[in-house]
Amino acid sequence: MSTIGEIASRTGLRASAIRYYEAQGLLPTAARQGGKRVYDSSIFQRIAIINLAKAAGFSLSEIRDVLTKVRSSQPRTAWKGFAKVKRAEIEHELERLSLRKRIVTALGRCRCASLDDCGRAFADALAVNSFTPRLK
Amino acid sequence: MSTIGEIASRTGLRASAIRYYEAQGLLPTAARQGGKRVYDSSIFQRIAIINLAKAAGFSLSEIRDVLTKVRSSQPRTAWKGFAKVKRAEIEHELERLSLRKRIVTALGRCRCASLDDCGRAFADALAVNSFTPRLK
DNA sequence: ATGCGACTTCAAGTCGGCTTGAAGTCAAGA
DNA sequence: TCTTGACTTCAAGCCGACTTGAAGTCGCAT
Repeated sequence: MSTIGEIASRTGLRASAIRYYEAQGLLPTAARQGGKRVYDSSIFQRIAIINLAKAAGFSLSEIRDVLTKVRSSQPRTAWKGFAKVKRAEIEHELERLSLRKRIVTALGRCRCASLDDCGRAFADALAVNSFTPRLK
Repeated sequence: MSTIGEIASRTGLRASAIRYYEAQGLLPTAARQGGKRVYDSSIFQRIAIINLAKAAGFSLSEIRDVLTKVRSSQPRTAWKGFAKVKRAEIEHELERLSLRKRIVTALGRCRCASLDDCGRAFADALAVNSFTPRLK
């Protein structure tokens, strides 16, 4: 049975973040002793899952959904579905990132004499290669 | 000489965005006629540059810096420096993204019977492979 | 009994890149 | 003349993931 401060220092999360996760429904409502949260060791697994999902790029609300579904069906089935969606998102981001890279490389090779020349040159580039202006 | 509305419809930017860019110092203070902004065609080059830099992943304040430096030194030199920094950032993001991908793939292969098992399994994974918990 | 440190709640602040809304101005057309 | 529509300014709102601050509570050691 440990306090929020101990959980914080052991997990690297800030106490405020732990409270926030609880408020968001990512962590179960903690038991209280004298008004203060007390935790048993199972909290570490729950936090580990959250950290892992965050590291995988899930938003907090997605993590809440994942947690709910993983509990109500078989973990393997639920994870599979979420992973598929996330993988697609990641592929998409990889494409955007490689576009960014190409543009940066092109800019690094700029030989324009003035900024306005750049504007003209890349106005054409944007039109021709359909460098989508709004990346997101 | 065109109004902000025309510039907006020709560039795809919203009028509010154009005003915002001006307020942020990305676009020069527009000339006024009867209190209203009027633009000549040079605005298109400037907007093209901004869109390009955005597509390259520069933030608005970075773009402001770029614009300043590109004007004060030779464009090629200035761009080169900024591009180098950005390329490094992109490489970094690519690494983070590929880490996310590996984690998602691992999650998709989860064979745990319960969520708590996942917690234990990945608590180990996090410790061993140093899947950095805070991705950013 | 009082001071301390760790906790509590709740509201508000942060960052970026805009958008939205309210209230007002301006020139042109019916 | 009066309305319309496009513009103006300024303040505030939005999203996500927290953090920060104020004010209060708890139990322990001095």
